[in-house]
Amino acid sequence: MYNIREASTMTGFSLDTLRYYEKMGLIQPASRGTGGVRSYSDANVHQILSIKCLKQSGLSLEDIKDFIADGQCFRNKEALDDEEMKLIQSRMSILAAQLDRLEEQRQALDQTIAEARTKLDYYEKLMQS
Amino acid sequence: MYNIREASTMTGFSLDTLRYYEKMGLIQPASRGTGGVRSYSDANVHQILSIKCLKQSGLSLEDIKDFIADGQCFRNKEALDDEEMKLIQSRMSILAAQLDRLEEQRQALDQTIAEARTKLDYYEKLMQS
DNA sequence: CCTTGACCTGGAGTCAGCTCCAGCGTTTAC
DNA sequence: GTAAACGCTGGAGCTGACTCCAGGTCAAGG
Repeated sequence: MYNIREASTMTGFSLDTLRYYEKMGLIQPASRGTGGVRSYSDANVHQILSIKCLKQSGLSLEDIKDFIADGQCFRNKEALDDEEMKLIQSRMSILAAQLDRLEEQRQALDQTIAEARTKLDYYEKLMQS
Repeated sequence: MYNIREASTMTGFSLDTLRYYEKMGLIQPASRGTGGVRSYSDANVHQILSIKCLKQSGLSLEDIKDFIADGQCFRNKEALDDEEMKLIQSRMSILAAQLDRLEEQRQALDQTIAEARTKLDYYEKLMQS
């Protein structure tokens, strides 16, 4: 278990940002000690790192919230009832939409990287001559 | 030549956004008519579309400004003087830094896309059974 | 001429995502 | 038992990127 300062140095987010993400519903520290002191588990830290990756790929906090919602709610079940079916379908359409956007973004990113390389090459040649 | 409304529909940016980008120094419409009416050339529209691509790959307006600075300032020259050398070197280091960030971002993005696919597959299997 | 519609400007407002701060509660060290 | 160090909370403040608006200019149509 880690305190917020340790979690901060392990993940690279500031104390304030960790608290802010919690308020926004992205993280739930494993527990609270006396005086309400936050305590982060390894799983917590892992999740925060995964949030960092999602952020770095350009998702908004809302998108991240949608993205990480779930994961283990439906395991170990023989059958699903109607409610669960609907829930899963709505999650699937959200995920599918996100995936589309991410793939578009990747195309743009590839193009941008290629252009940056071209520019750099151009400058390099310019300097050599 | 296109007016701002045409430029807007051609590029997908709002009128206000186009004017805002101009104020931020990203675009210079080819000319102004009577009453200061903006007039965009094909080259302008092309550049705006390229800005759109840069935006979509996650660059800030400042980064975009750095990215598109230049391009034709040093063509057709036999030799470069000291000033120009320094300018090019500073541009190269900015571009190189951006390239690094972009490549990191692409790693994150690939990972995110892979995770999204995994999640979708998982849900799909869940629904089939 | 006068109205209508498209454009202009400067400035205010909005939203996301932090960041900072005052004031308060523990715990720890002297 | 008290001061320093750390954490907590609620709320204010800030930046980037728009978005909206009031008030003005100009061109064309009736």
